[in-house]
Amino acid sequence: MQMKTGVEQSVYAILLLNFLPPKAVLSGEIISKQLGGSPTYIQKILRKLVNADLLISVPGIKGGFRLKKDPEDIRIYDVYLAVEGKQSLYSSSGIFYDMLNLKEKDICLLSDLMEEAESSWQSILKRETIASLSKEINNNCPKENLQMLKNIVNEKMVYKG
Amino acid sequence: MQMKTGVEQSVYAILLLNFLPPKAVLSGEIISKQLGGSPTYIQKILRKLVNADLLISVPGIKGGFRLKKDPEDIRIYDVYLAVEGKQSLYSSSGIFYDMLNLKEKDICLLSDLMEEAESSWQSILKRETIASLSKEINNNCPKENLQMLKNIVNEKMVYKG
DNA sequence: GTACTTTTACTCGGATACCGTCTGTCCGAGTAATTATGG
DNA sequence: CCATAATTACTCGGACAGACGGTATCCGAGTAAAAGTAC
Repeated sequence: MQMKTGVEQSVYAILLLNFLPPKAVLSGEIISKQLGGSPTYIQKILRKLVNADLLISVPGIKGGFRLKKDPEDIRIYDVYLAVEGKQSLYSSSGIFYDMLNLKEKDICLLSDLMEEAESSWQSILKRETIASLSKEINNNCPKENLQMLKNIVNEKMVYKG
Repeated sequence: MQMKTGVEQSVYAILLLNFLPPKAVLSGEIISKQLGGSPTYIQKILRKLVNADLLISVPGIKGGFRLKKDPEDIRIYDVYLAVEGKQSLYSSSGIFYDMLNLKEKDICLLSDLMEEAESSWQSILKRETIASLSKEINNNCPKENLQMLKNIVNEKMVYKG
């Protein structure tokens, strides 16, 4: 039971795209180069984010990706959901019913508990957004390193039209 | 990212063993028959619970398993831990450091958040125990079905010595 | 009847096979800006 | 100079290979109660 690395990659990819000025995009290749993972796989992850309406993709030459929403409106939970899907952490296999020969699925002892736990877990991930994480970066990272990354983004981005 | 079915099996196996009178044991085969899973695999799960000090195992003829602790002292989280291990749900692959060229692992943006979320998740699983779940069963299940299960346990259990 | 041996029914833990999922790669298709070409 | 065609550099999404972990099976070893055996 471990979170996919794709979630981590997604969050940082989005944080990277958050550096872009309006209307500019960054190609998947550049993004993957900055993240450091395998390029083709990160492209796949980016497409998931597009399908989840978190990113906009621009095809064709000078194409690439940019945020679709304001960073305040992108919750970390949304990113998780886009990559992991909406299935819950725990899914009962019905042992309880079988063991007690219950006909109706009235109560599921563990399911209720697990759902409460997962809900509690989600609430933390819903609280934080790309904007809040970005702010945290600005406050806690050496300005130098941060500026260096921003410079790369500004150098590699392209405007459409 | 899904919880192992072994966790569910473990919880219900323990709830089953909670019906036993003191000093009595139930063999792995009987337990697996009640749970309905594959016998050999459930034996493996039971051994994990023994290693985690949740169960006591008695080898030899008339051997089997019984609880090692009071049901009040077995938290659902303990069961989870015994089966899933103590690794956290999220583990950073260090993208953040690489991206910003940080030397020291001062802050990990996502790790802190994910740890908080997991901690919140765990607190729910730590709150509930085998005793509390058992109580809930007694309150919410048809007495008939419950008694039928208890009868099977009483029939199949063996005393040592 | 007592001491000893064998049988029996369990647990223990390692080795291994199977299978689904996550990771990673590849390719053809679609798209749009740029460049080349022809008049 | 303008219109059209070819090139280029992207994304899109499906197909597929590889790695890994959870599930499942099997086996020999250890253990202890019960049954059998010898005296």
